[in-house]
Amino acid sequence: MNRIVQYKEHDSVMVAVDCIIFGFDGKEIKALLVKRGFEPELGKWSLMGGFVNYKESVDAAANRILDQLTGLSSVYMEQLYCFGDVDRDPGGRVVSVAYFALIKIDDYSQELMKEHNAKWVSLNKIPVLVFDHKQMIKVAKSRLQQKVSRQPIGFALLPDKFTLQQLQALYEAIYETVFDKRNFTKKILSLGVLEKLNEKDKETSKKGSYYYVFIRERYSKLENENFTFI
Amino acid sequence: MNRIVQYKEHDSVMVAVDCIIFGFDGKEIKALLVKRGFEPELGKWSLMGGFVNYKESVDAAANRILDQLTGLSSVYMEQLYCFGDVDRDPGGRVVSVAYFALIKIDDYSQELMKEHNAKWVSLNKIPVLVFDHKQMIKVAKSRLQQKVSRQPIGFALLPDKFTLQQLQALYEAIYETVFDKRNFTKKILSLGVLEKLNEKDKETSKKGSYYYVFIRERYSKLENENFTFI
DNA sequence: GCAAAAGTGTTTTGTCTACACCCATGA
DNA sequence: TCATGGGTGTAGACAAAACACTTTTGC
Repeated sequence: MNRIVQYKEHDSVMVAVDCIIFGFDGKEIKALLVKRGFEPELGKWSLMGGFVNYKESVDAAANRILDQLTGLSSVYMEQLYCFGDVDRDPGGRVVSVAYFALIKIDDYSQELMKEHNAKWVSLNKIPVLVFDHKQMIKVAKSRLQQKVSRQPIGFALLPDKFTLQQLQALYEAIYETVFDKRNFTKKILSLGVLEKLNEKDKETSKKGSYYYVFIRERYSKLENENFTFI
Repeated sequence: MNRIVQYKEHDSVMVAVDCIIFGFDGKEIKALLVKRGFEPELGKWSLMGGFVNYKESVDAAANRILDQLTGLSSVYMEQLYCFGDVDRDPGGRVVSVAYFALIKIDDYSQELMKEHNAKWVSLNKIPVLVFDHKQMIKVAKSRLQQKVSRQPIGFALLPDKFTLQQLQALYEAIYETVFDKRNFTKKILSLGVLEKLNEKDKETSKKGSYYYVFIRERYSKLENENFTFI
């Protein structure tokens, strides 16, 4: 097979993709972990990952792997970092490109969860993971914190319609802090990217609280300005 | 050779490193380009790059390649992004991990420049480059803008001692804007990370302007606070 | 003595923070 | 009617932006 066209003399290595999949249960940010189904480290907890095929882009591999685990396509995902230490994987020389994805936790079916031996684990209770996967989660968490203040990606973790309380709880979980309710409301509404629905969530209170939706078109007007979500 | 220990069934690809090397000439941010010395695309302009060896981490490869071109070690460098399209390089399946580096433009010797057929090109005059290298520079520029506002990496582009005028010119070049001199001075000095030397640069004016130096230890105190350089 | 760049303060504006009470509802 | 969470405004502190004149010195 004549795969290597012109750079015959150079080494090649395996390239893997690992996905840090975040979800939000209303209180905590959680990462989706799977019990490894193959050697090495069979049976240990790890991120969902897989190898990049020769005729597949790294991005495509990441999407394929995310789809395998979650059955979801068109979720928010971005490349995080390339982990390239020589001995990071005892199974061989594997360079891993990590991606992080944000999904709505309820969209993830229980069946797939069982099928893959997966579980949601809150970020401060991550068990021992294989290889450098714990480091990947750490980097991903830090990236999430950075990103969520300048880009409207947090909404990917919430249902399409959400209350301001849910949104605030999300930001509080991400930053591990608490915000003043009035200031939070004021700031987020002042951006003008949310629309109040004429409908209330009565789950958590008798009075009920209004649902809002994120309007992407309104956001595009802001995009090139200097602002933060929080 | 039994390189692949356990993942025998998976494809492997070549992994390359490309370096976006930025310099500052007092007026403009420039990138260091080289005339490619090998096929494919021999003789075309490109970033400095090379392949990751089997027993070499990706970071180590980046440092090796930077050293090859510049003869400089201990310069600021960080991983930028992994470019993984299938057909990005017509020479074969090559995944490239791009790094960006900041060097003091005068540290780069003319001899090495000639030896590698290298030249400094200002960012808005980048010629046609091989593969996706132009895209890499675009991503690097954007990352530089983000980083320089929160981390003291801009100093890596200036001489050890510099005037406030030089520093302002640097930020203006990076952001392609102009700042008010008084506000800039006030802001940057208020951080308390610069020390005024008892020595003036008389190159650009009769009066002369004081040199300052960046004191890293003073910065470490700020590090975990919420602040910006500009 | 004059041209050229360096150095310096104040006012205004806007943004962020702190803080407490009434409202609507189901039980 | 009361317990629970939802919704709202204002004053003070702080940071950012706008803005112009004096100083130094080599020629």
